[in-house]
Amino acid sequence: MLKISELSAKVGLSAHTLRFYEKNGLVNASVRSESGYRYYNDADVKRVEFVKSARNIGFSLDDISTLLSIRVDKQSHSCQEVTDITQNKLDEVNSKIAELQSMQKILQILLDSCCGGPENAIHCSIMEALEDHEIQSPHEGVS
Amino acid sequence: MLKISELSAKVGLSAHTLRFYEKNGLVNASVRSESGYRYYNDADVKRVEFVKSARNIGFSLDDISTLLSIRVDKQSHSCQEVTDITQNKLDEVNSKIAELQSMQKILQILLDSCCGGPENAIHCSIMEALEDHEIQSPHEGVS
DNA sequence: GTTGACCTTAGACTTAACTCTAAAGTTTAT
DNA sequence: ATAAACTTTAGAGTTAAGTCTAAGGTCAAC
Repeated sequence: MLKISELSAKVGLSAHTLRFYEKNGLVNASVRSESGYRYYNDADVKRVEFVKSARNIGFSLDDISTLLSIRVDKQSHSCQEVTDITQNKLDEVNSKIAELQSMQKILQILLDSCCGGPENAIHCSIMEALEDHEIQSPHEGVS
Repeated sequence: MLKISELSAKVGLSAHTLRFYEKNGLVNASVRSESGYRYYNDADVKRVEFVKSARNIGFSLDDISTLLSIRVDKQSHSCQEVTDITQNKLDEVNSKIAELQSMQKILQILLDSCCGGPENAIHCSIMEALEDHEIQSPHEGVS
């Protein structure tokens, strides 16, 4: 059984974060000492590691809550529920990538167009591009 | 001279946002009526449009403050100052893209590995991947 | 038997860029 | 002259995922 700082060292999440996860219903210590200290058993550690893996992929804590509830009763849940969550996350990631790529493209064009030297900025083509109405908002409706 | 709601309609930013920008030193109405109403002249409108263009590319309000201060005295600033800001933004965008692409890759692998059907999740390969320690955190030190 | 390291809680703070509210004053249209 | 529509301000709320603090209790070592 691990105390919170031991678990923290083992999984690489701060004790604060572990308590925060508990407050949000993700992981709790299955044992408390008389004085209230948290003690984590092997199953608790596995659960924390599951949360950490899911965080590393980019799942939100909300997603992870759902994944955890599937995890504790896999019998009653389908693969489709799991792929739905995963697909939604992938869609979100893809649209963020698209948005960033459109910024990337414009930034690169701006950089290519400007001398970038010690000349004063009176004829700076980046400033000109920002002043003229050349720049449209990338896909506003995507969230 | 435009009132705030007219400017709002013209540039597509809410009156709230325009006041917020003013509070943060980005744009203010160069004229106030006796009763305190904001009135924006052509130069103000241009400035707001500049801010909007810069926002659309993804510059932070902090970056935009700097760009605006260059804009009002281009004589005293160099193209290099402008390209530095732009290059920093591009670097940031590129590293976010890289991070998202590494998530994307893993999510795609997970989706490809799972049947996604109505079967129960006892042998779900996505759940298994999250339970085993297959998933590493993407570049933690990149910010 | 006391120092120092650890643990507890509730709750405030952080970031960025808004977004909204309340309470009051102003302008416009009829 | 009055109702509707607009404006003002200060300040609170939003989001996500922590991060930190204060004030106190506990445990291990010497």
